Amino acid sequence: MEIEKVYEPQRFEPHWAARWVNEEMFRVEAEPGTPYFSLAIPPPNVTGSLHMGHMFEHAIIDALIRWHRMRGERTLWVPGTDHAGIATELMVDRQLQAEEGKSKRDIPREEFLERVWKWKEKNGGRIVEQMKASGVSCDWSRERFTMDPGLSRAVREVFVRLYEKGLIYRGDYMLNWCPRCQTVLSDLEVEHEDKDGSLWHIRYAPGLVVATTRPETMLGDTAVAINPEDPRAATLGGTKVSLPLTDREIPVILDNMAELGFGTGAVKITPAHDPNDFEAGKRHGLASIQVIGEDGKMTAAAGAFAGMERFEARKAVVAKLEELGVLEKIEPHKLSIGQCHRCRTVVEPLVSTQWWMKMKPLAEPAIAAVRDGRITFVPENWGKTYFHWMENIRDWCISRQLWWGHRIPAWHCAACSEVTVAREDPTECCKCGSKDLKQDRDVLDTWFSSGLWPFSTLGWPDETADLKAFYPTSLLVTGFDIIFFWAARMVMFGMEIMGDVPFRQIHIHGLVRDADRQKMSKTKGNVIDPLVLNEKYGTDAVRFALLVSAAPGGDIALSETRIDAERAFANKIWNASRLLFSKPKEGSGAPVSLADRWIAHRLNEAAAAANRCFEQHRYDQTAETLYHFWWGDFCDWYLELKKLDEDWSFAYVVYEQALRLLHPLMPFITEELWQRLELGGKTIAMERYPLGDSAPDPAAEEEMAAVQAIITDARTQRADANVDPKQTVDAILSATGDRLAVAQRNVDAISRLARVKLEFRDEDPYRLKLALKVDRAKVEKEIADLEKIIANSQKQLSNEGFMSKAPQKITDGMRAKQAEYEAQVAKLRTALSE
RNA sequence: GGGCCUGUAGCUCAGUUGGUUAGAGCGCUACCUUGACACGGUAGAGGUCACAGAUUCGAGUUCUGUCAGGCCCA
Repeated sequence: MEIEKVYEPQRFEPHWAARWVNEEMFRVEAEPGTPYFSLAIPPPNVTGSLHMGHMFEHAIIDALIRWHRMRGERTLWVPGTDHAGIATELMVDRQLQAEEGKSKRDIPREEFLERVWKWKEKNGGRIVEQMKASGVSCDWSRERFTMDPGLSRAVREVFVRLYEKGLIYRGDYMLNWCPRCQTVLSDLEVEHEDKDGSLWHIRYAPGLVVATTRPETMLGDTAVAINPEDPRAATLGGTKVSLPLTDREIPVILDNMAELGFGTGAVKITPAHDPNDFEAGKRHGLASIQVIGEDGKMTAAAGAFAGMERFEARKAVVAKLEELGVLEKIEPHKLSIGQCHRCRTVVEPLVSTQWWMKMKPLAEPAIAAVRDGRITFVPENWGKTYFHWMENIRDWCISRQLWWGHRIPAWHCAACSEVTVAREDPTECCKCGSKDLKQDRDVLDTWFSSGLWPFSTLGWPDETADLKAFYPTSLLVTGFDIIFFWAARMVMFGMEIMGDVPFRQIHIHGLVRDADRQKMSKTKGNVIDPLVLNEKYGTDAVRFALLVSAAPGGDIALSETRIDAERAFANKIWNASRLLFSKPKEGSGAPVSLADRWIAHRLNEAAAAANRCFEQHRYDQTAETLYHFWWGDFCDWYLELKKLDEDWSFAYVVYEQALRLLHPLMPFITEELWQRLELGGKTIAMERYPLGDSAPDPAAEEEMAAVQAIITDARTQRADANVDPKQTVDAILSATGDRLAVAQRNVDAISRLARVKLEFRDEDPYRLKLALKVDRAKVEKEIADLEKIIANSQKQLSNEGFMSKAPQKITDGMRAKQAEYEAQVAKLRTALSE
């Protein structure tokens, strides 16, 4: 069979990607009770497109999934997407703005939601199409979306259950508010960044100076606190001071939140705009005056400053204080600024009524599950991070002031203000029976529905066959950035709702960075688009480059040269196939030469290593092992030697196995080549993965090593003498016994690969002498190097401590090596003396 | 402030329970268009394993400290 000289992945990948999907090759039936491997995809945002992080994560998952499937396990990879509350809402809002000059608040909620759904129908499939094109082996018949009717029912059921259990409640607390997105944010959605700020010292009264980083909030102060131990406590405690810029008097209270000896010793208290002050306000029964509104502008309560944007108000307040002469000093001050993780707007702490989930009772079983090993982390170090967060967990604010998402199933009664929470939409108040009900405006945090993903995708709350067959899932593969957002919450939901872990292992992978180890970001402009790479180098090359770089837990510095190297690897395999396919397939299918026996041994070793590395989540080592097997063993040595044989049938056997070994890492090229063998199977993905459990052949390994050593020796001598590779050189090989026999047996192999015309001499010591001039300087350096090594090992061998304490295996090995070094030196000296 | 991680060849990274000349890819040097492949072949150069100390017969690997860098949480 004649095939093309250069491998062009672009010609084959789309074809196989489509076949795998169209023929539903990875569809799997639920058969409860049979061994399985299942995994739910970390659902990408429906608004997104495939980025390098997805590509990497999917390369890992797909390799594992394909490996398990080829091991004969009932293997399921559930695909799907996330509705991604804020992200999607922002996107559609922006589009509305651009196309019609309207904001979402200008149109009714229902109309806006309709638009989002339309947008989703039209564009939501993009990332899914990209995944399909990249060849991931998901069961597409089970594709889910977090807002599918089934998954929405799961969300509602969980909400109601937890509410009935008292684990979901409503309450007024201080929260992070994004004035841009107009919604509360959970602690996790706020990113802290250290910035240079100022500390303004303001004199509220003689001898009473407070320091603040946010002077504009003083308008909402309702007290000043000093430490009870403060010398001023006796005289000032309980008195009132007049709050500058306002006509209000505020009390001086005693509270040890004012740290003794720190700053001015006095702190202003603004219960409406600072979390600590909010607590202090509750402790002391202080009023709360909101001077900054949800829009980030000063409220009517800010008096003369009302209507100003908050940062403008800051400047105005400072100017006014200066004018009044009560601004004592301004110090530079580093402070940590909270920003909305979506839009980078500085968040404003505000008090509001929100829905909360009690986390302590949910965290306990989740901690236990990891402690006692029902869930393990890979690398296990991440367990520490998990415990640290779980053990200090705080209640989760689950309501968001958005429209796109799962609306909270709670109805407020206009008559008695009772809240009715129900599985079915209620028609009357559960307390007074009034029909005047209004559903809560808010939706749930996106992570609420993704937290249910491992079981909601399998059909829960129905008791489906899928659930019985595939839950708990086997593994979660995800990035460290969403351990808390997602992984931890899935564990809590899984334990609470299913009474069992959602997955047995959590594999945490690193970040894909650019070649200079910089985080990829749109603003830096260093984002690498996987689709461009896939098109340019082939998906297989990109996947392989990612996997071979994926040391556990480590980030990946992705360079195009690395990917190019893997493209060359694919091309190498292609060309090895070209050679093979030019030879007849027919024959015994059994080894006919040393080369055959040796490659069988090496194949077996590579297979054993590949399986072992997969089990240990060392995809990088699996990749490296197979790379060297294919290139180093199969191409460089085996095929070269095989050219001496007539019967190539065994080469086909080895080749076919080697394709299977590589399939999970390079699915496309292996499928294409495997199909060309015309063995009749539907896809290589359904063939069995070689286990590497055949009997080893140490004799073949040893003899081959001897032959390789002779060939390398000859090649080195040729290179040292700068001989044209084509030129055949006369050589004399001196040896006795087995050594001579091996060389004589393999004279054809040696002659061909070393391009020598061999003459044998039955004499000691062993030596291969080519009819060439010796590079004396080089040999002398080699001798010097060896003598250093010999001196070292001599020193150790004569060390009594070493000889008496080191294990026999080591000392024997050292002695053997020592003898080898000495023989080498002797050989080199002989060469020099001629 | 609390916690986690990293420092190995020019670059990007491996290095399993401490053990025999510290590896890979790219880059570099020399020779070669050899009937699969120049996206290739063969041979090679290049490392005081951040620094200091400790444990040990033996440390890139374990421990302590220092320096440098990164990340997470508050």
